[in-house]
This record gives sequence, C-alpha cells and structure tokens, in this order.
Amino acid sequence: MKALGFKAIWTLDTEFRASPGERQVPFCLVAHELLSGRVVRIWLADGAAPAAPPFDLGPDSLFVAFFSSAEWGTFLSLGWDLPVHVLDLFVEFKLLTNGAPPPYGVSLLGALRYFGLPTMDAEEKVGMRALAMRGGPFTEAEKNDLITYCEGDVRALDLLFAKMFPRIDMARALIRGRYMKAVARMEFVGVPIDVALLATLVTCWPEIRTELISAAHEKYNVFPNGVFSRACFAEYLQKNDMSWPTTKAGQLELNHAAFKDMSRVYPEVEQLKQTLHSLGKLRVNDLAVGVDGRNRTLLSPFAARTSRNQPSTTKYVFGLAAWLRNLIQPAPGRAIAYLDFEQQEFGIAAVLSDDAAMKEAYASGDPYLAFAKQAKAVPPDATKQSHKKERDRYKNCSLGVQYGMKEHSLARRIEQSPAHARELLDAHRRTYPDYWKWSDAAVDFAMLHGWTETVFGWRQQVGVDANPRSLQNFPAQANGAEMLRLACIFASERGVNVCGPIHDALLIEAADGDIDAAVKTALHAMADASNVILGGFELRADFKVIRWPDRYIDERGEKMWEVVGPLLERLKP
DNA sequence: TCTATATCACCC
DNA sequence: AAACGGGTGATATAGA
Repeated sequence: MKALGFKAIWTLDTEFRASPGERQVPFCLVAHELLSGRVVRIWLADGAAPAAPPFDLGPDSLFVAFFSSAEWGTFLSLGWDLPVHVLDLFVEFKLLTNGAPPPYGVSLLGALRYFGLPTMDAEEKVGMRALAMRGGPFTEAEKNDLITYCEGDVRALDLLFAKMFPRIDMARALIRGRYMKAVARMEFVGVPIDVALLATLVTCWPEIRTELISAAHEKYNVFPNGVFSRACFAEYLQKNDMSWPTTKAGQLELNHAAFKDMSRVYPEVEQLKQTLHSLGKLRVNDLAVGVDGRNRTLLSPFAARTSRNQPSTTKYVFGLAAWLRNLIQPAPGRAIAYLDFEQQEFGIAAVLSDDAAMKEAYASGDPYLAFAKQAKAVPPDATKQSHKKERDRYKNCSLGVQYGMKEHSLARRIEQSPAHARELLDAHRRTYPDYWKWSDAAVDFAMLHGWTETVFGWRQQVGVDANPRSLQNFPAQANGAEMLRLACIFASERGVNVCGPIHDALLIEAADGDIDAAVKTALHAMADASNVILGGFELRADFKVIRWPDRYIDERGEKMWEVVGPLLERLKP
C-alpha cells in the first residue's frame, strides 16, 4: 500500500438519517488510518461536529469506503470539503462481479461473505439501521452503540480492502471514486419542483380519474366498479362482434400497442384507448421531495450492467412519465438548463468503430438524414422537411441497429413490410461496413473470451448463454455511461450545480444571471468528457434553458396536458 | 397466505 | 427457439 504513494490511507464509514427528499442528517463518523493505525471516532449530531474533518483531504490521502456517496453526502451536510482521492469498494466489488451476480448480493455484508470474511450479525445491523432511522435525540448508550457499530463496519472495510486490493485497477478506480463524489453533490443539490402543482395533482387526481372513467364507462361499459374489467371488455367485444388479439397465455392483449393496432380496424375503441392510456400512470405519491421543494433520491450509480445509474422510477422525477416533467420548475430568481449529447450512441459507435461514413454522417449534424443520403434513398439536397418519412425510417433503422433489432420488429415499428425493413438493414450494412466489422468482432470477442469492457475498463463477464444483442449494444451504452460520468465529474468539480443525470443528459441550475455561464461550463465539461472517452472526438451537445417562471416542458406530454390541464383548473381547490 | 412469474407502464 | 439493449416498479394471476 505504501507503493501507492499515499501518506495516509483512511477507511471510513458514517451513520446518518436519510428521509425521502431530504438531505442527510449526520450522526457519527469513524475512520481508521491504515499506515499509522490512528482511529478517529466523532459524534456529528447535536452541533458537536467540527467545522472541518480531522484529517487531511488533500492529494496525499486516500479515502476508502463502501457506497461512499453516502459518506460524501454526510460531508456536504456538514459543510465539509470532499477528499481528492476516493476508492469505493462497492463500485469495485460491483465491477469484479459484473455479469455474474455474487451469491450474497452487492451489499457490504454480501461482499464480506463473498470473500469468506467475518460479518456482523445481520440482526444487529437491522437494529442499528432502525435506530439511525428513528433519529435523535439519542441517549449516551445509543450514541455509543451507533459509534461502535460504525467502527465495526470500518474494521470490516479494512479486511475487505486487503482482500480486494490486488484485483483493483487503481488509476481507473480513482476515477470511479471521483464519480461517487459527483453523485453525492448531485443528490445534495436535487431537482427543483413546483410543489404547488404537485400538491394539486395529488389532491385532484382521484377526481380526474373518476371523470375520465365515467365518461368512458357510458360508452363502453367496461369500468363496472371504477376499474377496468377484462371480463366486461370481453363481453363488449363479443356483443359488437369484434375479434381481438390474445397473449401467449390466451388472455386478451390489452397493452397500448394492441389498442393502437386495433383502433385502426375498429375506430370506435379510440376513446377507450386514450382513456386507458391517460389512466395508465400517475404515481407521484412516491416522488421524493424535501421540505425545500427539491426532488432528491439515491441515483444508484453503477447499478446497471453497463454501469449506468439506475434511480428509482417512482422517486426520481426523470423516471416518471414525460408529461410529469412539467413539475420541474426553478424557484424565483433561478434558472435551470437541460443539456444532452446529440445522438450519443450513434456517435460513440461511429468513432470507436472508426467507420468513415458513419463519422461523416455524425459530423453532418443530422446522422439519420445523412444515412438516407449515403444509402441513396433521398437526393443529396434532401432536408428534414422535404423527406420526413424517409428520414424517420432511416432513423428507426439506425436506432434499432444499436439494439440488435431485426427486420420483423423494424417492419412493425416503421409500419412497412418486412422486405422493406430488410432492405433498410442491408443498407446499413452496406453503408457502414467498418462499423459492422467492429461490432461483429466485439460480439465474437465477448463470446470467445467471456468478457467485454469499455475504454475505461468497465468490464462485464459474459456467459455462453449471453444475448448477442446485449453484447452488440454494450460498447455504445457502457461507453456512453462512462462519458456521462466524466461530464458529471468535470461539471461539478468546476462549480456547476448539477441537479441530476439522465443517462445522456444533465440538468443544471444557477441564479438567473449566472445560468449562461453555467451552461458554458457544463458544455465544456461534456466536450472534455467526450474527448477523453473517444480519444479526441467531440460529440455535440444540445441544451435548453428554463428561467422562472417558466417550467420544464416535454413535448411528449402536450397531449396529456390538454386532457389533464383543464380538469385540473376546474377541480383545484 | 405468501411468493414467483407474467404483463404492463414508463424512462434513456 | 427467438429475433429491441439497459432498467424500476405496480399489479394480476398461478402455484406452493
């Protein structure tokens, strides 16, 4: 460990209280310096916390923790700086076992058991967690229990670190650790929410539901108790002599796609389709909003096999249906900006495969229309407006290829014959031969060697039963995740308030007068991230700024607001 | 009655 | 045999 060149190596753990949407309330911290043997135990609640941590946070120290965004959240709550170098054993354990889930899970307990290390009694852990959840005030005995428990996890970390150390690629692990700091900052900032609209939506939704249902019930008679009934719908179909597709299990196919298909044959089910769709998803009760009106939740970094974040889809506003993004609104005097990479996966594939035609298509600014031109399906002077339909087909083909889509699904998607879809896919192979050489080789490599990895070493173990389409998609998606992590790191370290990541995008915030500068810094961060991952190739990024009193508007939500908006106006208290 | 599986919703 | 990648989560149904 001395060979690493650090003057101090601290393992550390903190205890705190976490409530939905709120910042952490710190209780205690224990840290162990491995070279000197020094141990620090600090009570952090009741105003007992020091103004700064009692150790050097500079580049000579390494800080080792497990799921350390929690620790850095505690630091931020205390107004402390964050350390320069972080090694996160959760992330490294996740990496070590990626693609072959470990038998006891990826928690600290699971990792300890994986290596045959002694673990704390699970019951004791549950008890201590309950105590932390309950929160203060604590008796002296309870304080002591929490610190002792915290110290137990630090001792466990010491053992885990020793076991894992030989298998850690330190240079890259430190970048991943750096991301865990960025995660803590994003979780700390959160997404500004229009809490008044949220409250109205929550209060009025039951009534809106009732109105939508009773209108549809009059016509179709399929909501007998205020809920959609399959049996009644079957009756409706029979009475009107309508045939309807079924699932493998023999049930009526009731998803949106089926309704969409069938409403072409039976236009009379159109209204029912819309009603069911509107009723489909309004779950805002779990949205984690703090008393300061900000949406904060665990971002679950590195949760996906491709290393993407995977926050809860009910607690994180960007996981909800797109129309609910209208809830995102900067406070008076503030502004937000949404910045996203343009056609990120297409660009990554073009650069990593070094396919000249594909890179040219990306450089054109409209890769999908460029593809259609390269395939000679449209004239060289075609535009988005003049050849909308063709562009849409080539776009769907481009996107589908990334996921390993075949002619059957593509045909369905573009509502053309399988032969037509086949022709598009063939055109892709003809137009981008080097991409296909590279992509096929990547799949072959993964199957032959049993692993695949990104440019920064995010590796996935690959079994013989692996889905080849998943392997085909891995380079684009996983390198995209690497890129966004770097963008988050650069932006947050350069002082931008990053509210959260959205796979290929960032939401940032600043005072109204500072937002343009913040956008500029964030765009630079994204460009730098692209240059690092793609060896000097800069993907373009797009952005939109939203200033109070405006709110985030997602065009996919317009239709829904046409239905919900007026009802809300009429029903709101 | 509880749990596993299927289906569906939504996101990038 | 299937043929769209990575996910979370709610709900309905089947089976132990």
